[in-house]
Amino acid sequence: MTLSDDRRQAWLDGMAQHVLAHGLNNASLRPLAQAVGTSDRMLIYHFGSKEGLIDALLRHLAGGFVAGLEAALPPGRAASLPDCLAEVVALLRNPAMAGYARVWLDILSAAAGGDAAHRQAGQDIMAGFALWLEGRLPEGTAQPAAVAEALLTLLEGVIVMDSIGQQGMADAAVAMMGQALLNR
Amino acid sequence: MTLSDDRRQAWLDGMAQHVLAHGLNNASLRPLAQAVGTSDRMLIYHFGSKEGLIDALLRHLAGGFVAGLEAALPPGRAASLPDCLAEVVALLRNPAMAGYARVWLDILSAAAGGDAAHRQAGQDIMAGFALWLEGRLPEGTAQPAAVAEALLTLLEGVIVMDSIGQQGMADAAVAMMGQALLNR
DNA sequence: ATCAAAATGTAGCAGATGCTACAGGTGGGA
DNA sequence: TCCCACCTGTAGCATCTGCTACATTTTGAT
Repeated sequence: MTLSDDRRQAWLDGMAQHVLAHGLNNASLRPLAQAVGTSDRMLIYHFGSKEGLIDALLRHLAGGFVAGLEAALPPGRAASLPDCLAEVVALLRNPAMAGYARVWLDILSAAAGGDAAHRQAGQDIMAGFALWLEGRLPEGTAQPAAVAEALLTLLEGVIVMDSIGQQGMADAAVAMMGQALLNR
Repeated sequence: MTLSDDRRQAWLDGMAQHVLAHGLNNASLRPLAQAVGTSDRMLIYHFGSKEGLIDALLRHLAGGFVAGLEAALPPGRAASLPDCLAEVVALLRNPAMAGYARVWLDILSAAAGGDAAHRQAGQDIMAGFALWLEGRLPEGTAQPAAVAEALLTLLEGVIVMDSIGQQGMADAAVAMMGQALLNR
């Protein structure tokens, strides 16, 4: 428990990398430990239990996700709502974000199964995403928070469509909805 | 392999029930077998392997999902696009559909992880959903297929939001998007 | 230097997992 | 009646799971 902060951070970074590459739901202690050069024994010792480990990892991922968004697409206003949508969709489809999409769906799956920690992490990630998106809306957008939430919901649909290889449906939806929102 | 068709169907029905109640990703042979009154030994014998079992079960679920939609909300045209959206959202939130939402996210999670069978099942379910939704659009809707795909993408976002307890965001998005589509 | 607390390695436990070897039924065609 | 293909129960095996007992090293305050 008294694990020094930087080493704890390094472990979480390493485990996050492993989880982004291999999935979250089926992650088990030994591979996670190997990914950061320690043993399952140590993970349990310092995090108390696997549940504690996952809790910490989820928090880490939530923070990392939003930070990753900001790093990938520096803050700035889009020219129009359709532009804003297109930019974010392109960002979500960036190969660098592929791992996040997978982990994101793992989190949703566990949350839908009733896991409170995953649900909380999902809410945190979503809140950060909403805030970030609101800051990218075109200057002067009316009801920015509500618009961000609406776009966000649509974007979640895009992630779902992409996950089963239906990017075409997602593209059509983004095009139509973006246009419709213009004439709101 | 020569399992009689009705018994195979009964097994798949029973396993689907079990999966809707307990999740798909963590389902293992012994509980599945117990749910239909047989043994893991028999499941492997008749389906070849767990992979074969899951394949068959996914196909069964895909069919059952669309059939369930049609049974729950008999075919008919909605009065307007917002009405259509509201009806379907209410249907998706019906407690009877809760199990499907969970299994659906399990499927998406596995599909995002690269599992071909789950991806295929996801596409099948989505295609059936799209067709069913198209048949519920208001009479005279222009570009019905494209509109159905757009609504579908938004609805997937609603499922995601609901899964982490953010029904409010989903409601706001549905309201705004429904209104926007009216002025398309 | 001392000594208690913290940290780590080794080995293993108990349960679950997918799957299999073996031994038997069971039933219908010859 | 015999036989053979199909079906099923019993009992495991090998592996993986989270976690722990035990022994040892390392660390930091005194």
